[in-house]
Amino acid sequence: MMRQSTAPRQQYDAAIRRLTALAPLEAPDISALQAAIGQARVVPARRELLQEGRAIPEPLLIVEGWAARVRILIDGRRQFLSFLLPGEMVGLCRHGQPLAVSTVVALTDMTVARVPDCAPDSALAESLAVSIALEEAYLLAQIARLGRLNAQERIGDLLLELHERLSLSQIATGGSFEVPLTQEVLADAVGLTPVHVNRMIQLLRREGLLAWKGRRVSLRAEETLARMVGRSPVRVVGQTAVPSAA
Amino acid sequence: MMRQSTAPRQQYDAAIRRLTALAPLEAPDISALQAAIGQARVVPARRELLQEGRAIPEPLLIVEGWAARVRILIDGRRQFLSFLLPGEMVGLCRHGQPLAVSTVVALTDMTVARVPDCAPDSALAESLAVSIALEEAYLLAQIARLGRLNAQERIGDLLLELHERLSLSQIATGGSFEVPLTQEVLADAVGLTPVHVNRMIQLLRREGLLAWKGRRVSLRAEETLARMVGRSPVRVVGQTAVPSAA
DNA sequence: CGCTGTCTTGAAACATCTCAACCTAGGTGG
DNA sequence: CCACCTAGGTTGAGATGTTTCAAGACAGCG
Repeated sequence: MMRQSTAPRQQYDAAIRRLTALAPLEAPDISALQAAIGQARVVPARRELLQEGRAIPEPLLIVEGWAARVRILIDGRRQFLSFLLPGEMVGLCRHGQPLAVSTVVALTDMTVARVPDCAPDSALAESLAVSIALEEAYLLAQIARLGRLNAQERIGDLLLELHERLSLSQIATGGSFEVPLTQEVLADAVGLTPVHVNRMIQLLRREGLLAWKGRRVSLRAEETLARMVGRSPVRVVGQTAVPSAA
Repeated sequence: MMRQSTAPRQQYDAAIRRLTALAPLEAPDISALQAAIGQARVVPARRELLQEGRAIPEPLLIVEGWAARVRILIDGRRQFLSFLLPGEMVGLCRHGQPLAVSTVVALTDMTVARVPDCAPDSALAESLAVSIALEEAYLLAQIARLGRLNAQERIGDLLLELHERLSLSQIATGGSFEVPLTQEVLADAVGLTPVHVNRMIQLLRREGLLAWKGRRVSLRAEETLARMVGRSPVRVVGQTAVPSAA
């Protein structure tokens, strides 16, 4: 519970780094963000931030930790629709009386802040709009992944995407990053069985494409892996959204 | 080619009926829409309306015909990400210099109109916002479908969704509607093989849940089918978006 | 130390794919 | 008007990928 509040200040900047990467923010926007983040609150793992079909209380900015959009079928089958990472938004929506179209659950302990109000044509507004566009792009990628990739490709492709997204906030550097995912959660994200996910990860390991120890994932031969699953980076604006770091 | 221009005027109203169902439009909005529709242009089947990674020229309203968002993998595998039906929008996006995140291709000959400009708090703006929210909901439904439903369920669920969406514009009535889909296209939408789609459709037929002759689909025992695939209607605003018709 | 959750392994069952052939209806050109 | 041609639908048999179930190993934590 208290863990978050003792985290180094530096870590709280991931969200700002991401939003600045999406549209170059100026001082006023940044201080508004910092103010909002200063009042961030903690959400424990497994807590639901939004419930499908219920009203959306207020849009949130993820400062730290992971969440996921999830759908549970009546017979208990579970599908994670998307992951939500630091610097990304929960429940941004712009029509009146909005209902959540999916439940959102915290995968880890999280820190979340209110999204500050901003003028319609500010850089922050642009950044949020790009963020929304990216979110849609990630949903489309998830559809193609589930529809047309085989088990190994799905896992490789998802890990590449997570790396790309974490690179935006510079949480991931040089092909290595922390994922708070059990193989069971991963299975429910890529539409497979935990057992089969396990076997495919081992296969990727044996092929030297992946190291996964504890929560740390390292992508070896990122290029090879990307070519193997036929993946190209997600873009929604003129320049590539991913900084050329690494 | 000329077919569209000789279609009964009535048919052109489907788009307006849908938008009115999403938010009650007043006279000025409706006449703006009618003006835009009056200047609609025809797009032949197979033509691309948007290309992934290229700039979005202008948002379009589908007046008649079907389109689909599609992604093609380097090795030729194809995945339809979503279908776009009359009354729905193509390329609505609100950040500067937007790039299309997916290619959009006409599945049939189509009629498309410009989306009229509207005041930020007009009923039309609200209707468009709800339409965007619905589009997201449909993407999420597609993810759950591909990730956690088996072949038969995927097909049943998709047909139920199409029926629900076509009901919004009152194109579908009483469980029966026209789909301009070959089994091959359907296969690429539900992530299966055409051969397997064929077998599953026959299975649904034998079970008395479905009649499919030519382009006309009739859902029998809609309730049973919905229960079988564990489906509930998509909602993004306070009331159910689907008129209680039939 | 003994839980408990997570990862790992094996063997058999099952769902879906592949390939190849055939059928049918509609449209076109001779 | 027929003969062909094509796109789409249908069928069968075997191969493959993924799931299921059940059991064991491992690690972190109270």
